[in-house]
Amino acid sequence: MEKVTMADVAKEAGVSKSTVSQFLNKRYEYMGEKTRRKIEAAIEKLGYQPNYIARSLKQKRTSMVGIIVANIVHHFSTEVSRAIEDFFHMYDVHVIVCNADDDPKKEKRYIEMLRAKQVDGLIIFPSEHNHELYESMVKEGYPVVFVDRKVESLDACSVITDNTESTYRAIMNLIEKGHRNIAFAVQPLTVSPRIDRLKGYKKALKDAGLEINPDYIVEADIPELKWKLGQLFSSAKKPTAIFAANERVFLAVMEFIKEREIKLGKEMELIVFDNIPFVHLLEAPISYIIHPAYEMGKKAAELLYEQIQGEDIAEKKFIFPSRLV
Amino acid sequence: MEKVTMADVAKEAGVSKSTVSQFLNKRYEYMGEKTRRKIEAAIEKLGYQPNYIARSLKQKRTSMVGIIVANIVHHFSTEVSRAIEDFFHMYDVHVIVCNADDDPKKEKRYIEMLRAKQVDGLIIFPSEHNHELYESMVKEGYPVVFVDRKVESLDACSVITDNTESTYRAIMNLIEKGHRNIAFAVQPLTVSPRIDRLKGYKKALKDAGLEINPDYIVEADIPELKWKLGQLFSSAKKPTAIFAANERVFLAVMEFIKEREIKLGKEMELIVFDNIPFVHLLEAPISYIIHPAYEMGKKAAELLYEQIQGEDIAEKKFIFPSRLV
DNA sequence: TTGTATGCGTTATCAA
DNA sequence: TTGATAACGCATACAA
Repeated sequence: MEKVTMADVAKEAGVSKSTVSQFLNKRYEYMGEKTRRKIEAAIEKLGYQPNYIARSLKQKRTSMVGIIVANIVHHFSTEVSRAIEDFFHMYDVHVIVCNADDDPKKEKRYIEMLRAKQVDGLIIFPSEHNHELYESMVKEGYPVVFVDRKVESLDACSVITDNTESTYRAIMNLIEKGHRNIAFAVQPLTVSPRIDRLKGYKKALKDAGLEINPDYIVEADIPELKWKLGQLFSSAKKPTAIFAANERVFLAVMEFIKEREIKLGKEMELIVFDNIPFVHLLEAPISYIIHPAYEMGKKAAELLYEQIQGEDIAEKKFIFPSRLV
Repeated sequence: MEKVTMADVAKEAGVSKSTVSQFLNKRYEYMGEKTRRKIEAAIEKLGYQPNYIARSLKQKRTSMVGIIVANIVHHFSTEVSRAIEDFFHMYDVHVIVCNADDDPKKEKRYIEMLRAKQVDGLIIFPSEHNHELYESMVKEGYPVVFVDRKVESLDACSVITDNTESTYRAIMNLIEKGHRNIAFAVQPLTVSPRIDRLKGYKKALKDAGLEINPDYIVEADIPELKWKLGQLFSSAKKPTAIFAANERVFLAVMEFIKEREIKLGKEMELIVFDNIPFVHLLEAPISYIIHPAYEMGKKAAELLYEQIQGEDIAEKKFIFPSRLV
C-alpha cells in the first residue's frame, strides 16, 4: 500500500528531501539538469505519489470546499452545485456536497465537520436557524457564501433570486388572463424564499384590487399538501389557477391533479416557481419561473474563491432575476 | 482564524497535549475527574476545534471516499451517488463526487488526485479505458468498487445490472405486442452496458425468428442522433417502436418525436432503459426499464466499506436485475 | 545548487 | 493517571 514517500525518492535519487520538494513544486530554476533527471527517474521507478494531506497540514490549505444544501432533492440545488463544481474544477479544488435535509441540527453538524476537515470555504443554503454560527464564521473572516436564502442582518456574501418580484409578475400574468381565484401552495413559511414568494402573491392581488382569501393560501408539509388541496377543491369557490411555490410542492400538486383527473390548461392553470427537469417534455401547459441556477452557482463560487484568495469583496449581495416561461 | 490548537488547550488546562488527546479520543478510563473537567472547560473557553487533517496524517485515514461517475448528467448516477452518500453518512465519512464526463483522461486524473488526497477508497463508473490503472489499484489492495460497467478479467468488486436480460425481455415484450420493426438507438458502443443491451436486442429478435436489420440499429453520438433517426424515418420501412438505450438517447428521441409530431402510443412505441425523473408525470405511454439504482449504490458502498475495514469480501460481483414498467 | 533543521497538529509509545 | 518525545510526510528558512 502506498508507502513510498519523499524520503524514499530522495534516497533513490541520492539527493535530499528538500531537493525533491523543490522539484515537485516545479522550482527547477535552481537545480542541476542531472539532479532533475535523477529525481524524475526515481519518482518513475518508485511510482511515487505525493501526499496532499501532509502538504495541506503544512500549507494550511486543503484545496477543498464544502457545499451544504438545504435539500438535495431540489433540482435547483443540484444545478447550483454543478456550477460550483465546474468552477472549482478549474483550480483543482474538490467539492464536498452535504445534504442538510432541511434540518438545522444536521446543518450545524456538517458545518463543524467540514471546518474540522479544514475545507477552505463553505457555500451554504442556510436553514436560517443557525444564526449565531453563521455570524461567528463571518466575523472570524472564514470564507462563506450564502445561497438561495437570505440571512438577515449579516454582512456576508449572498446570492439569491428576486422571489417577490418574480412571483408578483407571474401572479399578475394570471390575473391579466382573467383568473380571479388563484391558490398559492407552499411548504411551511420557515425560510425566506417561501415568505418572499407569498409577499409577491399578496402584493399582486392587492395591486389588482382583488381581495386575499386566506383559504387560497395552502401552507402545508408535503405529505399533507394533497389533503389540504382536496379540502380547498371541495369548497364552493374552486381556484382556477395554482401557484406552486417550489419543485416539491409542484410534484404534490401534479399528483393531486392527476388523481382528481383535472384537465390542466382547460380547468386549471398551473405555475411553478422552480427549475423542473424535463418539464418541456410534458404536454400539459405549465408555466414556470426559472432561476438562473447555473449563473447563481457560478457567482457563488467566484465569491467564495475570491474570499479564499484573501481578496476584498466589493459587492457582497447578488440578486439574480428569475424568468417566467 | 482557527488558530487554537491542542497545545493551547493543554496550556489553558494546565495539562499536557497527550492528556488532551486522550480526552478527545474519549479514553476517559485513565483520567482524573478534575483533569477531565479542566480540559472540558478549556476547550469550551477557547472554542477549540480539532484538526482532522493532522489526525488523518497520523492515522493514515481521511474518512473520505471518492466517487468517479462516468457522466453526471445521467440521473442514474446521481441516484447511485445519493445512496452511497447516505450509507457513508452513517460512518461520518465524506464523499467527493467527480465527473469524468466520459473522458478517460479526466478519469485518470481524478483517480490520481483523489488518491493523492488520501481518500480511503474509490467507487468508479469506469470508462473502461484505464485498465492498467484499475488493475494496479486492485493488485495493490487499494479499496475500489466498480459500478454500472463491467471491467473484464479483473478480480475486483463490481455492481452492475442485467443489461442483456432486461433488454431481451423488453424487446420480447414489444414483439409479443406485434411489433416487427424495432429500432435500437444507442450512443457509440464503447462501454459494456450499451454493448450488452444490444446483445439482448439481437438475441430477442433472433429467438423470435426475426431478422436483424442493421439499419434499425442507430448508433450515434447524441448530437447526430436526431439526424440519423431522421434518415431511418425517411426510409421505406419505418420502425413502429424504438428502444432508447439510455437517458440521453431517450431525450434525443423525445425531441425527435416532438419535432416530427409523431404520436406516441399510436404511431410509435417507446421504451427507454434508464431511470428518468418525473417520467410518470408524462402523459405519453412510455415504457421504461428501471435500474435499482439506490440498492446498487448501497451495495457498492457496503463493498467499499468492508474493504476499507480490511475485511475479506466473499462475493465480489453483484448483478442487480432491472425491472420493466 | 543542494542539504540541514524545524514545524504543521495530531496520535502513539513508553516512562514516570 | 499523566507527561515527554518521537513520528506522520511535506515545505521552508537558512546554511553550506
